[in-house]
Amino acid sequence: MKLSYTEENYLKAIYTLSKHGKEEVSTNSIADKLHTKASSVTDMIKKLAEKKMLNYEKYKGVILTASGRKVAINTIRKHRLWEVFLVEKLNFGWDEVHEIAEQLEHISSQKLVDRLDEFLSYPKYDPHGDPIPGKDGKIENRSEIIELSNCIKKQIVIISGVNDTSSQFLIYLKNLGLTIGTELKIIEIIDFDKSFVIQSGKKHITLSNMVTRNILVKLNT
Amino acid sequence: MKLSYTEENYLKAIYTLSKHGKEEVSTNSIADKLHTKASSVTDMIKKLAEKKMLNYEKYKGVILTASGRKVAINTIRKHRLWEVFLVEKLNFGWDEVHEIAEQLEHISSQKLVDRLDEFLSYPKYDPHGDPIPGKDGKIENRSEIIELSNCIKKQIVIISGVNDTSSQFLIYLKNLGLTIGTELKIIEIIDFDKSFVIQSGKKHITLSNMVTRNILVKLNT
DNA sequence: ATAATATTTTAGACAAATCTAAAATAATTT
DNA sequence: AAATTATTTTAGATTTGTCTAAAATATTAT
Repeated sequence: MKLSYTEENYLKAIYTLSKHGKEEVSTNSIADKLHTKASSVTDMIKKLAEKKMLNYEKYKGVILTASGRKVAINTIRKHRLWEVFLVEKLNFGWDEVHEIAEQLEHISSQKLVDRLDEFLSYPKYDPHGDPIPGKDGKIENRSEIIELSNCIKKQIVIISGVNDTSSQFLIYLKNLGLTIGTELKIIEIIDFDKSFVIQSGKKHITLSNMVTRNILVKLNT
Repeated sequence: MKLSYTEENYLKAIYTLSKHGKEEVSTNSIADKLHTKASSVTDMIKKLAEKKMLNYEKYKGVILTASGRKVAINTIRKHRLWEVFLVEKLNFGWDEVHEIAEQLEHISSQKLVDRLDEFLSYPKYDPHGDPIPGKDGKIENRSEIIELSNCIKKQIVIISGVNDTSSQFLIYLKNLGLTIGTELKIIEIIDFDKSFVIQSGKKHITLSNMVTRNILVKLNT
């Protein structure tokens, strides 16, 4: 079923308000989120209920159907993939991409999304650290802690752990001045070998992919 | 002035119908182009006239103002840049990109367009061989004959001439089996040195940038 | 449990973009 | 130049998404 730009925005808003589309959402909260009026929301809700995108009972709020959730997740997927594109390929700051992605997320072409995903090497997180839903609609539970290798250019993170606990590895890190609690900024990711150039304090350090896969970080939000 | 998706489409249609926005365009021709009705066109025309995008005299057709031309050209610029992106970066066929570009051309962000242009290395032609207007709005007169070096991946062209007429160069071409009338397909463009891998018959041939700048081709449309 | 307050829905209106059918104007033919 | 034909405009209706103001329902406080 083809939905309008506006309908997609409503579904996305309801999805995020219901913290994974499973609980009921009030009319007013949707109105606030979308900067519109409750009466407008009621009208739109009725339309979306007719299209079987959500279940609606008067005065009781709404809850997404499986179809509604699918549309919402796909819209979020597109939004986040485009954000990665803007930051990684067009060198936008992660603070500038939201508005543009709000527009790009409504471009309708499944093939375009798939090709974009491939072009970006199937990123798992957007520039804000939010997980990108897969083609199958599965969305990772946002875990606070992720591997440095899953981060992208320009993110600022704090080292929170390691996968490899061998002293060899830990001494290596210590010699670089990298310990738990250290704040890092990802300056560059070399396509060729997935090595990272990170900034810690004033120093720039290059880390191989083997190293970044063994450093756990939390996003600085 | 911010215009709607639809208004932009009208201006673009009028621009192309008037073969560079200088001559008058009839209501019916616009209706045909946009697959809509003449009465709808009249309504929209009045609106665009109020916004000073075109001059309108009842029963006499319309002609774009400078502002109207600017909007039209910018929309075309965006359309063609996105087409290059889709073909060059996402490996779409040049026959699949039009519909998607019709949507992408309405994304409004000057910065996005400029960055995209840069990311694509300021292409001069879209995958169909149409010239891409510059940031300044200047658009090249479509010349049938262009240099091979200005072509992009996947284009199929016919050799139509050379810039360097030295026998040294011509013998080199002849030994490769490349003569006037030969049909080529551009298989790959090496970013590093702008050399081309082209296909002629069953053979793949690599041509340096110096060579491609001296081969003139016409697009196979 | 009733009153006061907050939330949600309805009713009616509006702007954008479209349509059909009819009227007005222009162009062409004889 | 009058009649026929083609084009363009107007008038009025429709759909989408929005709004305000008033009515209906739900929640909270006393």
